[in-house]
Amino acid sequence: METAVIDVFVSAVKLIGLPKSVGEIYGLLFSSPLPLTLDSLVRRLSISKGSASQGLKVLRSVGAVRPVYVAGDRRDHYAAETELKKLVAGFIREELQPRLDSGTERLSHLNSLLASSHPADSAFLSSRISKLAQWHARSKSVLPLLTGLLD
Amino acid sequence: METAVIDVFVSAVKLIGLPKSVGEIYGLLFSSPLPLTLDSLVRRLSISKGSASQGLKVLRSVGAVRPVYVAGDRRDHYAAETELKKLVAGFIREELQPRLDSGTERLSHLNSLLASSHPADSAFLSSRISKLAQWHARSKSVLPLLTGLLD
DNA sequence: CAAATTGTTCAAATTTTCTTGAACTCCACG
DNA sequence: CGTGGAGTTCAAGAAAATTTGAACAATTTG
Repeated sequence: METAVIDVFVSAVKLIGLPKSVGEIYGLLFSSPLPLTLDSLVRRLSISKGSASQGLKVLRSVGAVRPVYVAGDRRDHYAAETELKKLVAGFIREELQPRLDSGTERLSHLNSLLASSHPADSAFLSSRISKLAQWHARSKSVLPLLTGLLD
Repeated sequence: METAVIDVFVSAVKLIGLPKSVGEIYGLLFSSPLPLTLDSLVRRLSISKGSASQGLKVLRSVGAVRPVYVAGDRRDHYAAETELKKLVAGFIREELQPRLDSGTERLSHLNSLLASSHPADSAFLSSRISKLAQWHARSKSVLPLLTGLLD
């Protein structure tokens, strides 16, 4: 059962370009009624402490996982965040937006290169760069709308 | 210049989980005023014929590339499709929808496993599977809306 | 129809990405 | 302070994905 759920998340995270271990960790937390510590993840998934640590880091950064305080235990306990809207928003914020932002710089770099290109292709290239800029602007405005469509 | 444009597309396709060569091919076609043949791609990008063939296959399947007839030449010529809406729609249709569809089967499999699970965890697992089903339904309805937001 | 040209396929090689594990940092506790 | 537990980091190894290239199929041409 648990394994089948984990499998679902492994496929899902691979789809969005994150490592398998991230899917395993999230899948196990999602299947677990109680918050789990790093070392239960290590034991129950048979992954290394390093993987678990790095996987949790990613999951924390996108807000897919929430630290839970447990009295009398020094270790961090984690629970899966299950609000789809939060997950998507976090993924967009941490993984997608940064790329769009670096795209802005790239576009201005392209425009500067345009100045020093053969006049022959210049008109065509210029039109293609406008097209790129248009795509970029559209993406920037649409991405944030996405979270609104959920939940 | 061309190289810089190609670079943009290489990053973009890697983001959506397609191989670099697909980005190179699309980037070159996008930068080219004339449609290109498979062997010009091979020569200009220094990639193998196999890569070019497979890359074009993917690009054709998502509709990112359009065959162009050229009189007196037996070879296929390809031009980049530059309508963002078409590209996104094609990607969703070919790469994303199939996954959501297989998700439907997976969910019913999970429900069948639920029957044979320990009654103790049953209530919790059942709620989590409902959550998954809810996500699934939401995704199915939202994905197609996406293309509407573009163009 | 034989030869040449175009494109595809797929196993092996390469490259890229992920995982591991050992060394390290940081605290809490005695 | 010094010891031990918890978590992080990162270089090296393992695994996965991509690319290559050679064999093949299909089609056109002389």
